[in-house]
Amino acid sequence: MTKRRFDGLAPGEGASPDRYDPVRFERQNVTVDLVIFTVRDRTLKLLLIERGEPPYQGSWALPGGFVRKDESLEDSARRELLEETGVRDIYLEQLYTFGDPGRDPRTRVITVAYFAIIASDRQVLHASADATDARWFSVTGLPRLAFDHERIVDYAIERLRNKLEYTTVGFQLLPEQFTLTELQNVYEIILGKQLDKRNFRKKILSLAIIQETGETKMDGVHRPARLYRFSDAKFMLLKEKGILFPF
Amino acid sequence: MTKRRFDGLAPGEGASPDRYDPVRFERQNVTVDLVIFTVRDRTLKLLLIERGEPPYQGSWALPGGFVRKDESLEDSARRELLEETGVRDIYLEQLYTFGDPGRDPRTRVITVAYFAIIASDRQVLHASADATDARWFSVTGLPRLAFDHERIVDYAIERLRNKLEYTTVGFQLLPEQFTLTELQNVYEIILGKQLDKRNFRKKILSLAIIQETGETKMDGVHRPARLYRFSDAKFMLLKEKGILFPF
DNA sequence: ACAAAAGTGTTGAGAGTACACCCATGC
DNA sequence: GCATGGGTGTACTCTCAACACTTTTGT
Repeated sequence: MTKRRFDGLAPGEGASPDRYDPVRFERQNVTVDLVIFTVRDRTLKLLLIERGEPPYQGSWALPGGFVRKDESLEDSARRELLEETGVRDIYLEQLYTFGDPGRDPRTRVITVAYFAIIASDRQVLHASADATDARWFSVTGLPRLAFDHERIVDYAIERLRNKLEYTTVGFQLLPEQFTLTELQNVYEIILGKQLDKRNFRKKILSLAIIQETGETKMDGVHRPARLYRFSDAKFMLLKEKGILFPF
Repeated sequence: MTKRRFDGLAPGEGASPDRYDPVRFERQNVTVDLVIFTVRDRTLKLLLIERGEPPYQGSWALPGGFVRKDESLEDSARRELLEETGVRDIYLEQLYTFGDPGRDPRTRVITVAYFAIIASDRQVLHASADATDARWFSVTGLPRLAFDHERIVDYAIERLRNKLEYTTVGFQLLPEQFTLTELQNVYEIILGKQLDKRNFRKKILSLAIIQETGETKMDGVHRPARLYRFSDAKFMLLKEKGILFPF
């Protein structure tokens, strides 16, 4: 039976930080990786960057980077997000932590994955601010990804789909004002199936989470659509009645 | 605009592991912490250990320990579980990663929290195999906990409650053979409310996930109860119809 | 007047909820 | 025979699911 130990520190660390056993308790490389979603051209897209160096040189990978010494994990993710996209104050959520030895061929790297959502009107992606290329890819047409990033992406998409059903994450993909058809499109795109217009509207309106703005959206040639916005918070859990499970 | 970087490595690390910038990219202390649940005496309990050293000396804390160099996060959690409880092959799931600087007063420690479930007939806790004391506490009567462990526990309980509704995690708390009343008790204990016996049985049986063993459990004095076991896997997601949301 | 998207109600089916009594056993 | 937990069915309500036509606008 091994001796029980829980310090939150390597042995001896509390007293003198340099005396930890470098073999068994070597500190770890910790990164954050981001799966950044948006909707454009009626498809769900996510942001990838092209790797400039080996390994996986020339492959596409999730944006991310090292967790710095004195920032929280979420701060770290928000910093990376800002660096990659120039966007702040958007929905961000921790996804899962991937730490298999061997997921990076060079050395052991533990990565805390986050997923983020950028509203369709805020994709101000400064096309390639430096050497590496950054692009939006449709989730249905992703290239081969570096490391275990495919697994991370799969997990993120699954989580997004699930959360659509009992939260208002879906709304994060839309501008502040939106039409019910636009909202329905977001749901259809992410769930990958058609929804009934009447049932969808009935359900959303029954939840009393949006309100009319009084304005309409003239797309030019057709009947103008009413614009709505959220009643309360930007993100909420829908207790009690789920949201769109049945669809 | 900061230069974009995603190596999965500290700068220079690939070529020569010692040249990374120790200030911005210092490697991190990474631990796993475990919230280990069981049900006994008609209450939901979890395992805590008493800390022998500062900080929080004498306080209770979640079992856990350092992630070793060449083990995966889950392996790390399973190893700790085995060391603390002597139990293997039980349900274990990654919960969330907590990494606020300052959550450990000594130095920065990132912890990947897991939650585990031990069936009520397997609590072979070798009472204190070493100096530190380990005990089961009812979740309604927890002592003050070390570090941010209260937050971790709260999160674990919330997750357990949620998962009860759309998975068969609840079944993990029971022995291989169990009565419907025992199953219902598990649900009532975790959800913290009474359930209707007829409705509960109707629902569970309609899911066709358990089968009669043909045996009965004689508790001595009353009518013997039929024993059941799972039909298929030990753990499953209940797609389509949720499971017990309505209760 | 016509093309195209916006907007609107009803009905049937199925699941959830509430509710009360008889059964089998040990003492 | 009695105390105790095991075991069973029905009726009401409400949400989900399917389904088609009218309205408003620009051209």
